[in-house]
Amino acid sequence: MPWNVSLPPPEWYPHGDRRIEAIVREVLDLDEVATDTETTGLNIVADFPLYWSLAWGERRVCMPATTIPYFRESFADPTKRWIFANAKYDTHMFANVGIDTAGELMCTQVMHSLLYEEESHELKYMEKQLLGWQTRSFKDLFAPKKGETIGERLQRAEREGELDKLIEYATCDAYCTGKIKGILKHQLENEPTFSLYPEQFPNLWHLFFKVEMPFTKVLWKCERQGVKVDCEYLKKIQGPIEEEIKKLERKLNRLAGRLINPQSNPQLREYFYGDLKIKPRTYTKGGKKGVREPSIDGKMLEWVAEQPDNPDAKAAAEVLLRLRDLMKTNGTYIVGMQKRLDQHQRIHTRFNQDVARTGRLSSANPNMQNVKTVEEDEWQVRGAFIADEGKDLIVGDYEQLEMRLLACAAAEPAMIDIFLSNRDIHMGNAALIFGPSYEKKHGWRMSYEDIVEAKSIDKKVKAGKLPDSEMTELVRLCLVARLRAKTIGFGLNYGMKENKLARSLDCTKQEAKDLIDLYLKTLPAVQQFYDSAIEECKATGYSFTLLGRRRFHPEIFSSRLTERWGAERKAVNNNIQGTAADVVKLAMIRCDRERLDLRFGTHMELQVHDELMFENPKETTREAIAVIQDIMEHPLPTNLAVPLTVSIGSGPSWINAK
DNA sequence: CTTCGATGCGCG
DNA sequence: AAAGCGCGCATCGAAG
Repeated sequence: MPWNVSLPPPEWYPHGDRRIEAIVREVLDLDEVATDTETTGLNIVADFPLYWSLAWGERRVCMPATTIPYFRESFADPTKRWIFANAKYDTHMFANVGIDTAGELMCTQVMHSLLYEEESHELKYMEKQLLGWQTRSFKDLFAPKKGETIGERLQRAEREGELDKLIEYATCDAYCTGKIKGILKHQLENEPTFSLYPEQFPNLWHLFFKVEMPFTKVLWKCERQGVKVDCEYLKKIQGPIEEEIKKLERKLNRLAGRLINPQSNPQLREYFYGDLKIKPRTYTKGGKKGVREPSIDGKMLEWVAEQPDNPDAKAAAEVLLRLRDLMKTNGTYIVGMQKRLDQHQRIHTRFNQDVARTGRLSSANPNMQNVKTVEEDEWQVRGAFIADEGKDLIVGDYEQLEMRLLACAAAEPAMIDIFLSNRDIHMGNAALIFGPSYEKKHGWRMSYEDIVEAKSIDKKVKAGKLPDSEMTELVRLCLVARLRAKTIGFGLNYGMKENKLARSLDCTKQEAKDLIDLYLKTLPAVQQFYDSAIEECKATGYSFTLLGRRRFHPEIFSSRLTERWGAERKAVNNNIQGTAADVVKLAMIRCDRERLDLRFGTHMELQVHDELMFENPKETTREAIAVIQDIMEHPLPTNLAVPLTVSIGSGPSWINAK
């Protein structure tokens, strides 16, 4: 703390102190109180608080965590507002000593992220940025000995006469959190939004107060609930996977004639580009130092695996591709997942509300948002996420959420029409875009129905229900058309240019450019939407979502083309991705408000961007599904130009709940 | 000894 | 010369 800052003196009340009774009464009368915990660690279900601090007015108070239950009445008050630097985490800690927080959770990290999305949202950073105070970090003040846990370090602090230091540190955090909240509230109130709903969200404070703040609690419940894991299943597949890994490692070493660590890219580079004399075709991005190395990624290995004239390289590439797949599955999911289970074999991911610049969630410890899909995963890891006994999993998926929102934002009549008539957007787009040109080229105008038919033939041929001869040239043309429309559609939302499109469609740059031109000429409102998003960004410096969440793009005027293009891409994408995030967020808040838990025994477990997962007692699954679907399909204050549709189903595991 | 950048790869 | 958005994790290996 700098010399010129005067904080109120810290107050310490040991367990059993008579004066605590007065504190309890005082806190009970407060509308808002800032709180911070000092805990045994960072695990949201296993760790617990050792000390806690409260701050209000010019008071800052520290007590042992054993006093938390004395404040039960305050915690039970649904109207009280608790201010935290990291609300979800601290309330987990309270829950871990048996105290649920009924009040509202105000999180300064989340508040900060709405204003300064590119900056750190840590308390220490905000203290410096907003208060101008440089406080010392926990690790600095309480450096742990080797192998010592945070909890052990804290207990040693008290034993070794460092209690004053601890009290000063702990109360300072709570006090600063309260002050920072005041500053951030003021700043949020002074930032108008460009929301579609200006009455509900005139400025960022409303966005925080009406959406993000209740959302924090929804996420807390998801994290708390966790997902049941079928441990037996994981163990069952672990054996064969590890066997195969060993076998493949031996094979790789045999091929190389020496020991190679398949997880060391430098070693692999030496082997493939040195020993095996593969000619580099692509290079890595090059980090800070800008050193671009020959790539050793999946694309490159797949290419090598198709070179018959270099049989050793071919074999090694095939082995390595397989090894990478197996090692990731085993390390991250089979072994990694089991380490994270609680005593009820449930996994508790953490949903981060303030990481993604677009307002999306991120998931960590473990990341439940990048588990392989059923189609891609021979080990069916998703099958290991199950419903508890007597329960179902319910999974609801938005269908083409981002494309629907694009159609609405752009007010593109052709796309809106496709959605209103409940057709597949990529098939519809393909027919619109390529139909006329195919007529010129092939004398046959490809229709929407042709593509539907082609897709169905393709499916049946792949399933062996129809002979290969059914895959006529026209069928192939239809499939290519759909794939192209899909790739371009998604690609443009990400700001893809002809260069990259040519590579992903395997065509020339000129062809790719013509395809993009044709696409945007056919859907002119989409082109206009992209243009106006960039214009808006140039006029304001920001891009905005439907509810008014914003993102700053200072590079929009950069003289460096790559930088400017980057800002343009992000501005366009933030409109779409961020609005989709808004929609799902509102749906989750409504699911919570509708008290599905009380009505059906429903508990929300996961969000995977456009997908929600619930655990539900079997007896009420049917009713719950109907209500959830209705909520998810009508998340906004008003209806949009196209309906948001949700496919929803239930089952015993993540695989068969769709 | 820990930390951090780089790489590769999974999801929407 | 290159130019696709948004994330997290495991791992290696260099740097502090």
